[in-house]
Amino acid sequence: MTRKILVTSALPYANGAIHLGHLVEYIQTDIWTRFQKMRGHECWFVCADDTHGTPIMLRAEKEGVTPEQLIARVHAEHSRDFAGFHVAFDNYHTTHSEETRHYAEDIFGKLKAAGLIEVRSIEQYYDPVKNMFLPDRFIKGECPKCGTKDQYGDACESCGAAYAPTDLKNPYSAVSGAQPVLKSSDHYFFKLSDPRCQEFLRRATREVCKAQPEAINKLQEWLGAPGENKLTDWDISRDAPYFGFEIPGAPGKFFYVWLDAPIGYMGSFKNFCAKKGLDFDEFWGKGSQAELYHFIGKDILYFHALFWPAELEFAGYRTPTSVFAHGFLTVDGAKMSKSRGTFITAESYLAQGLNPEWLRYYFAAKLNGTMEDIDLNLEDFTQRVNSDLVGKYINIASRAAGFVAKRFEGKLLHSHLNERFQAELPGIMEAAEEIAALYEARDSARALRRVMALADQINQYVDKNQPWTLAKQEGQEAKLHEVCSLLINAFRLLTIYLKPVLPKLPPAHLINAYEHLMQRIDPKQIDALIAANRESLEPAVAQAAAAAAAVAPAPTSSAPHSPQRHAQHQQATEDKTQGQAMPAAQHISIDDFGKVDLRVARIADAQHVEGADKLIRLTLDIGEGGTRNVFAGIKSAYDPAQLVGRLTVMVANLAPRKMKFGMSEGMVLAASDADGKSPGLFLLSPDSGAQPGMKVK
RNA sequence: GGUGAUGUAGCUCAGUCGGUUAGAGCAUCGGAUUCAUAAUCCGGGGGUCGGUGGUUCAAGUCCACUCAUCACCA
Repeated sequence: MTRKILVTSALPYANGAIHLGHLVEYIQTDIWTRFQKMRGHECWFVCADDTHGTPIMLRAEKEGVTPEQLIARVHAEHSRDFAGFHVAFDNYHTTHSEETRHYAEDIFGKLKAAGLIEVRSIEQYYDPVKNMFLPDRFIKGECPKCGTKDQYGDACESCGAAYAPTDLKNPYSAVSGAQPVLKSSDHYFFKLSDPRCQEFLRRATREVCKAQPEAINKLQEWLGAPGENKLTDWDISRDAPYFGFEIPGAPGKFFYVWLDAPIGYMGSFKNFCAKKGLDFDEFWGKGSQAELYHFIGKDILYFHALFWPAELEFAGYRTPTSVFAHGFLTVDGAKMSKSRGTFITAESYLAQGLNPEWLRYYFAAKLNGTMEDIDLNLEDFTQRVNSDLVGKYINIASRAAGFVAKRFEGKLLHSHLNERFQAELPGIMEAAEEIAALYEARDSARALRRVMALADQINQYVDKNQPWTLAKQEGQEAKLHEVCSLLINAFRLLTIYLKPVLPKLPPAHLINAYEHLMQRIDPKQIDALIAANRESLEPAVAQAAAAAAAVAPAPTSSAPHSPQRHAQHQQATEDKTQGQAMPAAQHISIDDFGKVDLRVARIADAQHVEGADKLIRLTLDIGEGGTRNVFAGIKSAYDPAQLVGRLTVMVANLAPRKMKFGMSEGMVLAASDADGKSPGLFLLSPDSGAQPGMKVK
């Protein structure tokens, strides 16, 4: 029977890069959906960027771009990273879409009609300088318990105490540094405390998490014993300024990002239905016969097993068939760390030339369908991939292909192949259903152990039959041909079994012109990867110094993050003490310098800027990089007319900045006396012969 | 602080209903082999199952306490 299955991964938040921690989930989901598709089921895998909320708004502001520009850029980066790891979404959309808006309004309206929405006035910290209400993580101050300074508004990192932002001593806004004031405002609440919700969730969560008893335990804790009313109402609105969807009929009130994030699953699928001509209601309508699965991290179980099913139920939609939660990723047994270089981005992994299928295999070999954390042990990663994939699996093809090509014109024996296969290599075909059942149960670890046991069996068969000996004996051609043909066939079967995990490893042209199907991992590549991701201490020092010099205690490099980051999952640990340990450091590493993309630029045009005292608008030509619009503060020293045509040097990868007069897309380099004692401003020029677009290093 | 998980060989992990001498892969050591990317095959060594106490004829497994690590606390 063909099943109809809709699968989602959690939506990554659009203010950061995809890292290896994220990839655990997307790879796990991708393996599962590829498996379902191989089984012939109608299975769709959709996802989207989670684009709303205060962090996105502030990040965009900091970069001098609009939130729309920021999320468009991140969408492209995320899509690139997922494609790089062969994560094959059927649709990758965005929550900032008309589809998501539609369902957010629709669900809100239906919940309201059901009497499950309530307006209540609450008091919250407000930043009088920025004119905005502050999320807990944007309020800092001294821990009320232990007095540690610069702690966030929800918990103390030093003593672990949890508290309300109003408990902080000497609170200040992490956005402006101003002292926040208490201000009241109307908020919309989803009444989870309503007896209908309580009753429904008591039944539904059990069902939704049936695959994971440990998740049911966790939810039980939140639900409390029957009769015990532990669920409280959920605040689903935020005040302007906020990047998100304005609530219909409530000017200045926006849907909280966590309301529209899961609705983004529907939005993405709706968008996909339009492209594919599928019937949305067949998957989301009440009484739908399709299966609906959400793969998530264990940190967001609360939202997916409580809020989300309740929203769907009382808005008249179907509820998820199941939610599958996974654990976190550690690297070498510890939380990912920027200073240790183990906060590894997807982009950097690929940039080092590491094969994405290595990581897919390793993660798959660890994932067993539970909520346990999984560890990426880099030494184990290297050994395991080299041993399992190259030494055992690929080696089978490598051992047989040469004989087939040299002795049998690349042709396999066909007569009685299946019978002989069953007799000589029993159990390999029969393992298919067992392996399928393990994939189905998301226990890819066990599935791969099973496959590798088959690979061992096949290698034993090679040693027993010694094709290299047969090749030297006269009259043994037929036997040699059979052995090699069986081996190639066995390899073909293993390849099918591994296909969900290794989708890009085709044994094409295998026999005639055997080429290595996969390279081994060179430990040097791993070292390079760590080096590339290690955040050197010096920039942190520089930033700390800059922060200290600033009048307001401005937020430093450790940008505050949303407490309800959607699928943001793990944070890296940052060894804050290290920055202080080397206060005198003045050097940067070559890698840091490499981050600056300096290019030779030809000044194609230069114009006075109306109303600006210091600025000249430059149009810079950087060859294949196109042209850039840059505002340069050099009016005091240069006349626009004399600039046109000359070459200079620009920073080509500086984040674009929105200025009063327009967007500035970089900066030109000019020398001046830092103290301003000696006058003059001197634009840099390359020696003659340099061409626009050349890299400066 | 409360709650849920995890802790088994040097590393990564299995271990089902409590039941023979606790297993696998990698690493390591010895041997074989040379078709294959030093890859494969055979064999060996290596464990107080985090700790303490208890239940039981029998505990890695059940119970209590405890230590460590991770997560969540809307």
